[in-house]
Amino acid sequence: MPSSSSAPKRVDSLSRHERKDLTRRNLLQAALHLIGEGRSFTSLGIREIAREAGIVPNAFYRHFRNTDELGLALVEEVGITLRRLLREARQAGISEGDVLRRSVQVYHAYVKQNRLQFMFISGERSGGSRLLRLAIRNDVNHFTSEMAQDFRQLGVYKDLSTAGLQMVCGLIVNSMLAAAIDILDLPPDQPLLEAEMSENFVKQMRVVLLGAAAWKEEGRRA
Amino acid sequence: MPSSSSAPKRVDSLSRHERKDLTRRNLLQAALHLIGEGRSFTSLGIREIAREAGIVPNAFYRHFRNTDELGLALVEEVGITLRRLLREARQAGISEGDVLRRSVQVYHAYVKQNRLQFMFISGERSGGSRLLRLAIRNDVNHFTSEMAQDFRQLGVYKDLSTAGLQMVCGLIVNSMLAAAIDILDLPPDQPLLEAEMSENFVKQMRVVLLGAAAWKEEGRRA
DNA sequence: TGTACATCAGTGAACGCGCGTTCACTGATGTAC
DNA sequence: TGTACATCAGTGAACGCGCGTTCACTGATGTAC
Repeated sequence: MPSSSSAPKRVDSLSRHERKDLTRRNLLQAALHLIGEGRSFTSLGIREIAREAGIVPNAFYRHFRNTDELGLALVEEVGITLRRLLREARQAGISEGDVLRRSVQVYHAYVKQNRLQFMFISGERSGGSRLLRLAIRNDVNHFTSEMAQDFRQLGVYKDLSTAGLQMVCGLIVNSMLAAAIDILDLPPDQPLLEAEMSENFVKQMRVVLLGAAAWKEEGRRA
Repeated sequence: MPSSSSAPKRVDSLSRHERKDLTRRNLLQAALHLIGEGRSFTSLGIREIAREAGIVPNAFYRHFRNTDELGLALVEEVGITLRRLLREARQAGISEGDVLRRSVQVYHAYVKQNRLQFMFISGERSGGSRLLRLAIRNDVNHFTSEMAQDFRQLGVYKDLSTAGLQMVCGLIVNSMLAAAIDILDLPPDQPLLEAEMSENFVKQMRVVLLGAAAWKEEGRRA
């Protein structure tokens, strides 16, 4: 029920550009949806994705040259998601109490909330096309660097060099991605297993952070 | 030049069983070879593998019901490789000096030496079929447990509980696999980059081990 | 040891199917006058 | 504002191709007597 004459977006009175963009987003969504059904992105075909998006196969070419190009668009989306994650973690971090545990909770929730995107990067980070692999690695590296900057700004681990912080954050990010795979492969609605996994992850992060604190001495020795 | 009448294996006077086994090994090799050419295992087809192995497509069925079954056979091979790795690392560990650095060197050499197997597990650990993924995770878990046992027998980290050791080893194994991906994606014959990567990995492991040592106090606190 | 038969790894041909890609098209939306 | 033309997202049909799988087969190897 369109109430005013200002034409809210709900009606299909969209411009050609807007319509095209909508279809494009449908294609991206379709690919993610198929990934959610257990398919690996690498094995998806143009016809399959187009079918899922509700368009005729060759219309795919109006948006992407091939599936790899669509994959790169997905990677870009993931990049945005990761940046948002850091922002949220930062906000969660400013309050008092057990910062680490709270950060892990934020992360855990984030993975579940963006399930398909994480399934996508988990699968393609070391899987299919080299192009995608490198693009994902790039995103992950950016994420690592931003995390290192955050650490720096928080003023923790003041004795670590920038390279040292980067190294430690690399360790953390690797563990985060490994944890994501575990979370994603868990049968749904198993809160006990999930909590156990989370707890284990917290412990691992604790070990890393303790190690980073102890590292100072190593740094001096070198 | 067969010297004695004891018929050395080189001639093609093999039993039917031996011949079949040889073809089977050829199929496994063929799959690995295709992986080495940048293909992901998930995307390999029966015809493709059979062609590479030099047999007619349908002869594939004499050995495996489908590609997943062949994949499981590959996972089994990988399991053996990993067990051998631990044995070698153990032997390298008994001598004096920087045990960690030496272990990393052994690992690094091992990854390069068993390149295709590591490419296979890297790609499928979080990629394609759920069946394979779980089989690989199983192998990796075994590896982690064995490593924890080794730590126990070495008498290091005496204050850690079994679960704690397992947790720390999980962290280590995750990092090892992440490092393997990096090593494998490196352009060949870049010794400088390779050494840098190795060095970074050593540092990360140092952080973990320092953290594990510091963890004792945490354990008491809990 | 010799013979007759069973086994079975690998062959060759055929099938139906979904794939990626091309082509000429349609008709609604956008633009220029 | 109205008209005439251009643009272009999506259509429908067609193509050649490699795929997985089936079938009846061949002929060397293995086995029983």
